[in-house]
Amino acid sequence: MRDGSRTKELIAHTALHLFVEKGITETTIRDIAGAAGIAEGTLYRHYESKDQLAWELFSTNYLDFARELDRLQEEYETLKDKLTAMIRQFCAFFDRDPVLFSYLLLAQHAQLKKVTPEMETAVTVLQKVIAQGMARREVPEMEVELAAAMVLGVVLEVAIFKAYSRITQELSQLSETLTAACWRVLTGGGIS
Amino acid sequence: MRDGSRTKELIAHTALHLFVEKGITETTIRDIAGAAGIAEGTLYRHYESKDQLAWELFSTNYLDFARELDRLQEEYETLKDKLTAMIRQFCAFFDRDPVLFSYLLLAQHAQLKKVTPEMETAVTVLQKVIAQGMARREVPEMEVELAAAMVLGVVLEVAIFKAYSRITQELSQLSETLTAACWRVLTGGGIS
Amino acid sequence: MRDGSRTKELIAHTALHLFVEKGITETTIRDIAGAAGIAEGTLYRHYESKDQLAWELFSTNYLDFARELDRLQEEYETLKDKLTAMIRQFCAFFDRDPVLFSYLLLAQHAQLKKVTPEMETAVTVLQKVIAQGMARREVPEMEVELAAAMVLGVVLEVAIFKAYSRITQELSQLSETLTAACWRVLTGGGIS
Amino acid sequence: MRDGSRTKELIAHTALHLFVEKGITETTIRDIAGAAGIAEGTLYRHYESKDQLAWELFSTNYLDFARELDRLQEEYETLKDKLTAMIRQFCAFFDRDPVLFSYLLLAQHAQLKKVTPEMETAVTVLQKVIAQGMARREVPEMEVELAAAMVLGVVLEVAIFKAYSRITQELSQLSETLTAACWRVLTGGGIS
DNA sequence: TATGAATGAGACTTCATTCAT
DNA sequence: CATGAATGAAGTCTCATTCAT
Repeated sequence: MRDGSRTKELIAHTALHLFVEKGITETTIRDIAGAAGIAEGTLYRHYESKDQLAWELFSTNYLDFARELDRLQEEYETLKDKLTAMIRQFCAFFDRDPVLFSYLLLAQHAQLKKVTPEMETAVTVLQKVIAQGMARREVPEMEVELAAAMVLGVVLEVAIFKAYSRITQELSQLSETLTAACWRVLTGGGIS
Repeated sequence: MRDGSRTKELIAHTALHLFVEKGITETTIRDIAGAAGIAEGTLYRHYESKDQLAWELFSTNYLDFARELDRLQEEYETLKDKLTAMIRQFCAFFDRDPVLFSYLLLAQHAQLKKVTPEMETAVTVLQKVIAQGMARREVPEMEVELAAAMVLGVVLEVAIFKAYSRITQELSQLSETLTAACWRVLTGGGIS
Repeated sequence: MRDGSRTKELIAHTALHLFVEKGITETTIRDIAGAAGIAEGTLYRHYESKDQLAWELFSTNYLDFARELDRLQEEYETLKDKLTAMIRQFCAFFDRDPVLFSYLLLAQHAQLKKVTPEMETAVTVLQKVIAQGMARREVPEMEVELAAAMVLGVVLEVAIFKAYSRITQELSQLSETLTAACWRVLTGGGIS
Repeated sequence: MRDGSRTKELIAHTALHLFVEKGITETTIRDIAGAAGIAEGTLYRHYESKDQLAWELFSTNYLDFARELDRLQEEYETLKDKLTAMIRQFCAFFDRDPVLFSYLLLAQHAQLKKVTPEMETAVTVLQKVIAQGMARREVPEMEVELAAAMVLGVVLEVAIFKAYSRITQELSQLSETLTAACWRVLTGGGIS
C-alpha cells in the first residue's frame, strides 16, 4: 500500500508468466489481476493499458539486453573473443530467466513493429561485431546479414529447443559448443 | 460445388495473409470476410470456427511439409545428400510462398500445443536423419537434439531474416551456402 | 431481422426518450438495449458508438429544423410574416414531438461544440431574417444578436415552461401571443 | 481550520470551472484534485460525494440568488420598479461571475429534480411579482406562467448569448434595454 | 486534515457465432 | 450455399470512493 513500486513489479512478473503461458492476447487483465492478487483497476495505476504493459515488458528487457551485449563486446578485441563473451552472456541470460526469454521470443512478432531502426538490438550488435571481424580479416568476407542470421540461428534455436524442453542441459553448459559451431559457420570450414 | 471449393480457397488465402499481417487473434472474421468479399456467415459454411480455420491452415501445411521432406530424404543414401536435398526443398518452399512460411512460424507457438508427439514434423524428420548419419559415422557423435537445433537454426533464422527483408536474395540462391554451413556445424570443423 | 432500418429507428426513438429522462451520460447502452428489447451489441450495427448516436440524434434534427425554418421564411416577404410563420412552425414542431425538443435543448451544451460555424442553425436563420427586416426598415435598428436573443428567449423559454409542465396549453395555441410579444420586443413599443 | 475552509473553497471554485468546461459527469474527481493541486482523497474531507459537491454548488447559489431577488423586490412598490431592480441585479450577478451562471444553467436539468416545490427560486419570485402587478392593474391580465416565461426568456437568452460570446457587451450595459423589452412584453404593446 | 494506492462495480465496446431469409 | 442482422459473453478500461499511513 505504501510501496507502489512493489506492486508494479508484481504485476510485471505475473503478466510475464501468463503471457508466455497463454499468449498475450489470450491473457486477460482479470487473469493477471487474479494471479497477482490485486484488483483489476490497480493494474491501471501502474500501466496505462494492457498494450503498454506488454510493450514495457518487451522493450525494457529487449533493449537492455542489447545494451548489455554491446557493453560486453567492447571489452574484447577480436571477433572470436567478442563472440565467445556474447554467447556466454546469452546463455547466462537464458538460464537466469527462461520465461523472460520466451516472452521476448513470442512478443517479437507483435512488438518489433514498434522498434524503430535507430534502436540498438541484439541483432544490430551482432552484425556490427561480425562486420568488424570481417574488416579485420578474422573471418572471410560474406554478406554480413547472412552471417549474422546463421550465427543467431544456431544460438537462438538451441535456446528455443531448451525452452521447449527438447534439450535438457543448462544452456550455459553448451556455451562453448555453441561458440565453436558459430565459429565454424563464420570461418567457412577452415581450421578453427 | 466447384464454386464452393473456390470460396474455401479464397477464404484460406485471405485469412493466411491477414493472419500474418495482423496476427491471428487480431484478425476478425469480419476482416476476413471483408477482404475476401464474402459475407461473415459464409465463412462458417467452409470452416467450423475461426480456430479450426487457423488450425487447418497450420496443420495441413506444417504436416504436409514434413511428409514431403520425409519422402525426399528417403530418396538419398547419405546424410549429406539428404541434408542437401532437404535444405534445397526448404528454400524452394519458402520462395514459393513466403507468407505461408511466415504463418507457420507465427502460428507455431499457439498451434504446436495441438501437435501430438506421434505426428511427424520437420523437426522429427531432421532428427531422424541426423541420428542415422551419426550411426553411419558420417558425422561425429553428439546429442542429436542439439545438432538438429543448430542445423535448423541456421536455416530457419536465415529464412526469418529474409521474411523481415533483412536479407534480399532469394533463399534458393543461398541453398548451397546454407548446406555448407550446416555441414560444418555437424562435422565439427573437419574438412568438408 | 430483415429490415435493419426499423431497428435503427427503434434505437433512435428509445435512446431519445431515455436521454431526456435520465440524461445522456446517465443513460447506459444497457438501458437503451433493454428498453428497446434488443441486445447490446445490436446497437453497434447501427451506430458507431454512444457518442455518435447522441450526435446523430442531435445534428439530424437540429440541422433539419434549421433547414425547414429557412425554407419557410423564404416563402414570405416581410419580417413580420416570416416571424409569424417561423414561430408557428416552432410551436408545431414542439407539439409534434416535445421529447425531441427537450433532447435538442439538453444536448445543446455538449453537442454544440461539434457544430461548425458554417452550419446553419435556427439561431443563424433568425439573425438573418431580423437583419433583413432591419435593412428593410420594418423594425428599428439595434444589435442583431441582441434582438435575436430576445426573440428566441421569448419563444424558447415558453417552450421550456411547457416542457416542465409549468404551462399547460398546447404551444400552437400560444403561437399568436408569442408572435405578438416578439414583435413588440423588436419594434420597440411602437404601434404594431 | 482556516486552511481547511480555504481548501473547500478552492475545491468549489475549481470544480465549478471544470463542470462548466467539460460537464459534470465528464469531470472526474481526479480532474478536480489535479487542477486544485490536492490529493483525490482530500475532496472527501470537505464533501460527502461528487454528487453532493455538485448539488451544494447548485443549491447554494441558485437558492441564494432567489432569496436575494426576493429581498430586493420587497424594497420596491410597483412591478415596474421591482422588475427594473431584479433585472439590474440579474445582470450584475452574471457579470460578476459568468462561470457560476453557466453552471446554474447547465446543472438545472439534473439538479432541478432535487428542488422541492416549496423552495423559492428566481422563477417563483418572478411569478409572484408579476401576479402582484396584474392584481394592481399595472399590466393587463394574462396567464402568469406565460408572462413569467416570456420575461425570463428575454433576460436568460441574452445571458446565454453572452455566455457563448455571441454578444460582447457587458450584460449590465444592457440592463435598461432588457427591462424595456420585458415591459413591452408584459404591457401588451400599450404605451410604456 | 491530507495523502494516494487500492478497490471493484460497472461502463463501453468487440466479435465469434447463429439463423431466418 | 450465401447473406448479414442479431446475439450476448467477455474484454478493456474508468472512476467514485475507501482507508492505512
